Amino acid sequence: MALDEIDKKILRLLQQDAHYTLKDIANKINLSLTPVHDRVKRLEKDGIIEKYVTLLDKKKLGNNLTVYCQVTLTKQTYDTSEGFNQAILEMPEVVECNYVSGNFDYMLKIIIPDMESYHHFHQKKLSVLPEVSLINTVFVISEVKSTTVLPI
Amino acid sequence: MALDEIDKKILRLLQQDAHYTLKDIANKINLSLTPVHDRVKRLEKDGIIEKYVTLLDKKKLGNNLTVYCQVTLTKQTYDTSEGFNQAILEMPEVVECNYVSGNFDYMLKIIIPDMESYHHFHQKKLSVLPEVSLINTVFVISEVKSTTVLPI
DNA sequence: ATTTTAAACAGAATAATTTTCTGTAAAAAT
DNA sequence: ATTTTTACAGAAAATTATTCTGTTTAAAAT
Repeated sequence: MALDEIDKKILRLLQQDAHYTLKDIANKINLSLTPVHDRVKRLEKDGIIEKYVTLLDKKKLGNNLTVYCQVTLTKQTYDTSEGFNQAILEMPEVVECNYVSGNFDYMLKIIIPDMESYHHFHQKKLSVLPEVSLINTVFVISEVKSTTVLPI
Repeated sequence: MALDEIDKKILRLLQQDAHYTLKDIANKINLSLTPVHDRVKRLEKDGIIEKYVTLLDKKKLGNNLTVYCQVTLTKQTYDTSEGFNQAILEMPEVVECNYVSGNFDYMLKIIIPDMESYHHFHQKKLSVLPEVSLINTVFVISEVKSTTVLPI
């Protein structure tokens, strides 16, 4: 499962654009179609390549507000955590949720149309969870960087 | 640029899998190839569809540590902000950077191999920036959710 | 109200891409 | 030294994307 330099070149290209054709990639790295094809299939099978997705423009879809929620649970037990996790997985506006170290338990990232939507989310969906004790909101004023590209 | 229900169905599918073929999509929404093709092209042209990317398994690539950095700048001026932004854009381990409200100025998300790498990043790359005054690190203990899918 | 125009779609033809197949050369294993 | 495996090239086949032609529908224009 070790990656050689050719694998890395392929991954770097595919991270940028999932619609590069095998021919595109083959040309860029000076190989024929066969090895590129075989390597991509291997990378998919090994799970290095997780999936191919389409990224949409959140603002053009009307999602003009991004916020981080720092959530503290009522109890630090397994059941409480699990209950919270399951609830979060059902909420489409929560695009990231991580259990973290520090003064609070979870860091959430929320993408939502506007402040009114956030008010509703906060009051009617998040704070009402029995597992939630405290919510501290950090509002995103301006996005500097957001990438799915991992360094290879 | 208004999206009808068919556009939304197409976007929902493409968000999940950028490798769905036009035929796949056409079948799933009961249409012929032509309108699906035309609509996808329109959504690309209008920038609703931003790009197609490949998501890789960060752990299989050796990135076993995720952290949030809460950064405070030395001064809240435009030049300081711009200098910081430019520096961040050059750092591949920083996958998210947002200017935020609250007790600090920026929220960063860092993906990196291990604690030693983070130590190096913190001491030699981030804290040395002239714009940076304070860094508070929040370590991710466990990832609950991470998606590129926006609610439509 | 009737014609015109434009928009949305179906189906077929063409072009491009992916996938499979065949074969070769070099490296690794026995 | 022989066999096996791995990595690759090139060609053929299958699938997919793209283009073209034509129909229907609804809106727009006259």
